[in-house]
Amino acid sequence: MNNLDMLKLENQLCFPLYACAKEIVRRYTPLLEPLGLTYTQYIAMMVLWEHKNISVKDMGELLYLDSGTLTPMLKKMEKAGWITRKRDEKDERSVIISLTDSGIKLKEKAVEVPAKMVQCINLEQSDAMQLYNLLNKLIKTF
Amino acid sequence: MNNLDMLKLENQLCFPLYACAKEIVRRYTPLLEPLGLTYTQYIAMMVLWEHKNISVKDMGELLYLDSGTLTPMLKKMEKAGWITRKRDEKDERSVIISLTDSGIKLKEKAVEVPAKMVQCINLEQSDAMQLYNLLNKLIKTF
DNA sequence: ATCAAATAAATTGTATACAATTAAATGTTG
DNA sequence: CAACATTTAATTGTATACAATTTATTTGAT
Repeated sequence: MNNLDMLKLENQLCFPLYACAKEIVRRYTPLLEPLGLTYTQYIAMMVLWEHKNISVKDMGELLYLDSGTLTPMLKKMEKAGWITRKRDEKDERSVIISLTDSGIKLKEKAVEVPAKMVQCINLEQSDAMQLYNLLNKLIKTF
Repeated sequence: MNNLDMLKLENQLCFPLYACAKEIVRRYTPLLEPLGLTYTQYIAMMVLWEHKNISVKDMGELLYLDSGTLTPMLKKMEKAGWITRKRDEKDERSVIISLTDSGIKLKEKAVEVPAKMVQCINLEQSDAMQLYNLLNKLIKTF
């Protein structure tokens, strides 16, 4: 492929990645709307459902998000009553995010989401698995 | 896998997709900065380098973006001098985007970008090809 | 112990994204 | 051909994203 052909949209690897990611996040929206969550808030809740307590920094590393994104979002989530934010007593630079009862309870509703989402992705099981593996391989290089 | 395990980040297909897309767009940023382009502006320019003239609607379909995203961005690109926006005389509802000389010229600089970007992605050729194919398969289901 | 370097959040500024609505133009249909 | 539906951009409102900077705290090196 020559240099000019590489400038065609159809020959890009990044573009389908970008387009698929957007479309799939878009498809989460109606599933998450009844829970009052956006997609980014949803993945933040997933981290909390697994870890109970976590610093903003560690959450940022798990989600590949920085404080510029997390801080305002976590403030909204605190306002909504799902989480608390408080300074780590052992290191006042850190802020520890914890689930409230309401946040813990939200998991019960969220349990339905992944199965519904699977139905939105019309890929054969083997393709989905391959895609999953390749993306995780790529992510490991970051 | 039970319902609870499906709520773990590591078992999601969407999350690595979302994370990879963001990271790769982020890696484009320093490559595009000398051209004065953002990633979204870059893919819009790719469409124009291929099509010369295209309506906002058609560009939106190619890029999976709506007018709420495109209109403000195209206005910025017009201001920067790369494109013109004018109503289609045959159908005043449409706006036709065209390249200026400056926009055409920008392609010369952009030619370097894809090769540099390939170096940012540490995947074997065969994996990259597989990923490309799977993403395009997924995109076709949209 | 002290002060410079490093760390963690928060803030600021810019640029998407998209749902929902609006406005203008065009199509359609009785 | 007039009323209504559809189409296309633009607008409005909300929510990310991230680079760069700032602020507060902690660490580390002398």
